[in-house]
Amino acid sequence: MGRAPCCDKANVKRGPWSAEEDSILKNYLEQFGNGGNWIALPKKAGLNRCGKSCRLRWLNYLRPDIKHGGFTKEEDTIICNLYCTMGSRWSVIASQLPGRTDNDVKNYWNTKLKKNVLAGKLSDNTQVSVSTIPEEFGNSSYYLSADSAAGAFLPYVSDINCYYHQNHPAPQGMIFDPSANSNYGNKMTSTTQEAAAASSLSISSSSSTLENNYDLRSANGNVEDEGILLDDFDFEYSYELLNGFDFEKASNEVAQCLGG
DNA sequence: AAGGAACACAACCGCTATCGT
DNA sequence: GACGATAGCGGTTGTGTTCCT
Repeated sequence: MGRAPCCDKANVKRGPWSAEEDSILKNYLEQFGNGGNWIALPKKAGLNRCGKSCRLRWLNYLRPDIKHGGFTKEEDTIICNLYCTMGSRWSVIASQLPGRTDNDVKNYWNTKLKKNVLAGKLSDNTQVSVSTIPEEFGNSSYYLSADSAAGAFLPYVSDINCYYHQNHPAPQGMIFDPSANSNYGNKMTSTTQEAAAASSLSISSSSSTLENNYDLRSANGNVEDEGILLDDFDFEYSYELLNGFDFEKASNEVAQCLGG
């Protein structure tokens, strides 16, 4: 037996919210809060809407601290950086942008920012180049390399993927394996055995001269995360590795790189 | 001016995580 | 620990608006 639906979809209103519905929901939430139960809220508030829909409407539109539209260059930079760092973790990215929602950031990326990036233009004064992955890596994905003398932060992007340039200091708790035979960070290593072990990867001792580094690649050369094989260079940090990541520092770094 | 294409953003869907029992 | 209910998340779709021919 499947899970019971959160509401009777046939009997609740769907589609765009009216000003009246917005007003009812806003007034109710400002007066009573959601009571820890969105599912029960519409009935209490007198709305013929699904609880999920109410929650989304409040979080993405009605909340008083929401900013709409008009993303700044600083925000662009942060989004690009974090997206390159962790992929489409929209809620995490949005949490670094006061007043922005995950939905906002996601829409903004998908409709504007992504196109700018792929067109080789991150901002008015920052050019990026798009090239194919070096043949040695054997796929047709793309990477972006910021053409910056500062070279402080070089995101690798294959639509949703990212690698740090090996010459760039990796996020806290991460280093690059200098034995990597490329200019690009094709190996991400952890400074702690625990972190590597926690990622459930096939761990082999690093051939680098650095101690306590563990290659996060599996035996077949593919990068894996949490035991899930990721195609080609698809890569995500494990949660354990992300825990030590300093978002603010990284944002500042990419801002520096982009000439900000 | 009309119609189609492109764009922007709101909303929905389905899945996983989390929490309480 | 198992199970069900709910919250939260990310991908996708729907719809209104603007732009272009």
